[in-house]
Amino acid sequence: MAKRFTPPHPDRSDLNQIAQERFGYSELHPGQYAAVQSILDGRDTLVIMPTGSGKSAIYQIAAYLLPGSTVVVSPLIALQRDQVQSIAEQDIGDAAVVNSTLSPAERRETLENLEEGSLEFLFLAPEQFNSPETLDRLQAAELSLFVIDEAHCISAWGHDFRPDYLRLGQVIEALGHPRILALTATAAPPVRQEMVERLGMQRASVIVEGFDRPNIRLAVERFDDDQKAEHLLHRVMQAEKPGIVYVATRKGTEELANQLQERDIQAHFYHAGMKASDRQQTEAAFMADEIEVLVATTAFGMGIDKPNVRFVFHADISDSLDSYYQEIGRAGRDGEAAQALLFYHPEDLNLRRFFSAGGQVDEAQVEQVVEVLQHQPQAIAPKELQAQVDLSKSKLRSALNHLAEVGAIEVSPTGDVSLKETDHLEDIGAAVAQVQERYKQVERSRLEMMRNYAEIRSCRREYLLNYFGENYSGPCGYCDNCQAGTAPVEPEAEPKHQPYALDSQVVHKSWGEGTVMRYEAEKIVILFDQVGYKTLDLKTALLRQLLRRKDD
DNA sequence: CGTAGCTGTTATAGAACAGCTACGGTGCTCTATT
Repeated sequence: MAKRFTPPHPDRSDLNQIAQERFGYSELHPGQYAAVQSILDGRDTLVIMPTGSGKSAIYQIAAYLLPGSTVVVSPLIALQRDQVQSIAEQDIGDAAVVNSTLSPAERRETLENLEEGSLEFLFLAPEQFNSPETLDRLQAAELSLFVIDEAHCISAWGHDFRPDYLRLGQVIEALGHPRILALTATAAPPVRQEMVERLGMQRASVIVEGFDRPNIRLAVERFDDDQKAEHLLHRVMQAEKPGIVYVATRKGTEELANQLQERDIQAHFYHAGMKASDRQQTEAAFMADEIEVLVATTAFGMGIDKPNVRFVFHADISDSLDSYYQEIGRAGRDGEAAQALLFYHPEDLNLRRFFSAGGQVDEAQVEQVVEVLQHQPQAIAPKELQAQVDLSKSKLRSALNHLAEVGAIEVSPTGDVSLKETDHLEDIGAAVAQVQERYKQVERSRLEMMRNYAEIRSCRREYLLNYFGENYSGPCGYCDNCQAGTAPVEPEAEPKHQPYALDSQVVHKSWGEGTVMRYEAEKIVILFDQVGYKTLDLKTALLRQLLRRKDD
């Protein structure tokens, strides 16, 4: 595509003009403007902005102004299609996808077009970089911008579900480090840090738009017996529709949808075990207001931007506040009142604990992998490796992830693995066990933060926003605790002296290094590298000299 | 960690129960058949 002449440093009115005339967008808001500007300044950029606030406009405008093509990593084939279609509706260059739905001929043609420079945008999933041929083609193309959409997938999925997300940094280096633009709607500070590190962002600029969604009413109902199901049904029937109910299991979604249908509610279930065509149909029906209540697992929601969702209920607790906020953020996009209600039964935490421990491998399994790798003359693809070990695909994946984490193996950008030169092979099993234990601890502590949210008596909005690094003090007056009067009317006095600065590094006697996340009343919350989030009583910590500043 | 579902026991007919096992969430891709 021929580039229009643009001044090397377009100012705000230049960019607005381009956005309006070229893209048909209304004026850019400050976050969008700052993000485009940051990319044009040559900085790797991480943007955290609510869905529906025009994240696509950022990469589209930047791509238009930069010479060369843009690669967009997107987690779902359905999202890739949507984005290509939305670009096709504007006149801003050709866009195409590369994924498993293409025939070899179509695939070759698309990559050739990119190489010749006739393609402005290429959309693909991270797994595509496993193909050496694809990577070669991309290396031959002139790429100026590398976009990671839904970038929170790096930390949410990279560790045990889609490990190719963890290798994107190497892919970017192999491509000569085009400018990086990572986009997501939700990311707490530690997740942001992980994205910056894993992607290898240079001179990273992090642009965060406000997290607060004041029209969403936050509330929790707690059940210590088996009354939960009945109350949930009752609440769903009463609630203004349409709405979403998140349920932990597939079977659970089907049961609840049936019960609602028996009560004359237009309800339907949604989960990843359904046929693709049924999933599409159900989603379309919900979007078209033909379904009043969608009962879904976490499979539902990414890329969904439906304005009039009036409630998001959680029949079971989420695995983290990151997931929870992502999910309730699908309510009230139109700015009208909406409810986020969590049905909290402490025993539900167990299922989440089980999931977050996922993919555990024992020392013998790790040693088996190392053994096979020792006899390989050169780097080997995980698929070939699997034929030689007695491990399931997911176990092998975990083993390789952990081995990479402890630095025992070398992983190429296309995912081939080889053993690094090392003289203490016999300790690897134990080292992996340690990494695994650490990861489990951190995941557990994220769940603990979720549990705290469910159990606090103070302002829930304050707790949630603080978790995401926003400086907000309640009462918000609009959550269940504020309205019930259990939250103090005056903002809870933060301790007068904060002996350790927010965001600074500290060292704990037994938990090692960590970052000070916040102060609440007489307590200090620290995110430890090894064991995750911990809340300490400040007086005790000082009295027993449990903490010291890292630099002291 | 908890639950659903199966098997076997008991004891001679049908049912009740203990004990064991498998399963529980997110998606890409590739391959072998229709």
